[in-house]
Amino acid sequence: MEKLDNILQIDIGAKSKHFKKREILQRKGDIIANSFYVKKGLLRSYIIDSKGKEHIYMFAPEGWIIADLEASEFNEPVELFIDCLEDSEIIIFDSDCLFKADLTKKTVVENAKLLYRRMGILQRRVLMLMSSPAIDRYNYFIKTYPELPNRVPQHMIATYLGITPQALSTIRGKIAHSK
Amino acid sequence: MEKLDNILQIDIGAKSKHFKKREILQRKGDIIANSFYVKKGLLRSYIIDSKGKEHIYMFAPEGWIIADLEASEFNEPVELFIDCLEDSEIIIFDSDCLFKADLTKKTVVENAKLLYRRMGILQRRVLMLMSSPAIDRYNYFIKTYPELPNRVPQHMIATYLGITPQALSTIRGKIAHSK
DNA sequence: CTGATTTCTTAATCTAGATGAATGCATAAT
DNA sequence: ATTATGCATTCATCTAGATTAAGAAATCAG
Repeated sequence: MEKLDNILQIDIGAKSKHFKKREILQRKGDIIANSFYVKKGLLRSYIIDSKGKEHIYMFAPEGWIIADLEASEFNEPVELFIDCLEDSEIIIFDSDCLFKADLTKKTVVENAKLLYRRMGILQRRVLMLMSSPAIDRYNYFIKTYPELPNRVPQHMIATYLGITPQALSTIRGKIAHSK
Repeated sequence: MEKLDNILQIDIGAKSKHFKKREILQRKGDIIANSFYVKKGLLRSYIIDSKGKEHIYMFAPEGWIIADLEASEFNEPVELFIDCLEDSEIIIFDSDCLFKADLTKKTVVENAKLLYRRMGILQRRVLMLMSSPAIDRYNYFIKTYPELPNRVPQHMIATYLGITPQALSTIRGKIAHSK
């Protein structure tokens, strides 16, 4: 998602807003599906399941975009919550603005390629959830997001990986011991 | 993926090819990442993990496109296998042709929206793999692909859901009994 | 500073689903 | 026909991870 701040530079001055840690930018059931570009700080998106448990869908550090794409495409109410894990500076825009009328074709193509890349990440995520044990998913997470373990608490990493904080703690214990 | 046959209509006469059940269209490690439009028949993409087990990433019945997007964007060797579950009629094209130079901007935007929709499906898949038990994932699969249970063997549905054939059999037994 | 809340770890028990093996039943091959 | 080969089901056992609980360490609020 590197090029996005160039692409969105027109807007950057205009709508940039500050949010405090723990502020909620979007709740499940909201009718408008916005997208959020992270200029500074850290956001996450997550669901709360029928048993009240959180499951983090993605983290968005600086330079990332976060949104509920499923909702924005179908004009359905939002499924994901989005909130701040740190004080953050955020640019809010319509989810469909990546393909707005006034963009050049070249820009649209670039935006589409960003989508492609994100799908690649999702593809691997699905495959790993199906075929890899938690320890492999954790190691892959570390490799992919080397900065995040220092910025987000363990129990959030756990719910991103699809396991409980206790299970992650045990895994980390084993890794530390085996060294 | 409904509109894709319109979009690709120029090509449809040109490259349509027939493949027999069990034919492999793409193997892990292939350097060229093609996309496959299913005119007739049924394809699937899958990985084989380190223990030799298959995990189905997606099914592609008539009107769908199937590809290894992760590979096509990064020009890396293909990760997924793609093969025929039925005798099929397939149009093969470059993975990046959805955003080729000679397309109109409107077409590129439409293609990008198709990507969006697919990401929505993937989003739900990830969330369900993390938060829902196998029986819920099975019921959701039935609802989403009502035709597929009659066309693909149970053990393949199982590996799509991320469980073993035995576990799926048990689940089906419970559902049948509880009626 | 103190108390309170959050975060991480460890351990005991429990469960969904994996694994492995046996059976019945198809369809396919000889 | 008969032997395979593939597919689905059932059962016994095993394990990764969930659950519950409890305590230590860190962070925050007053």
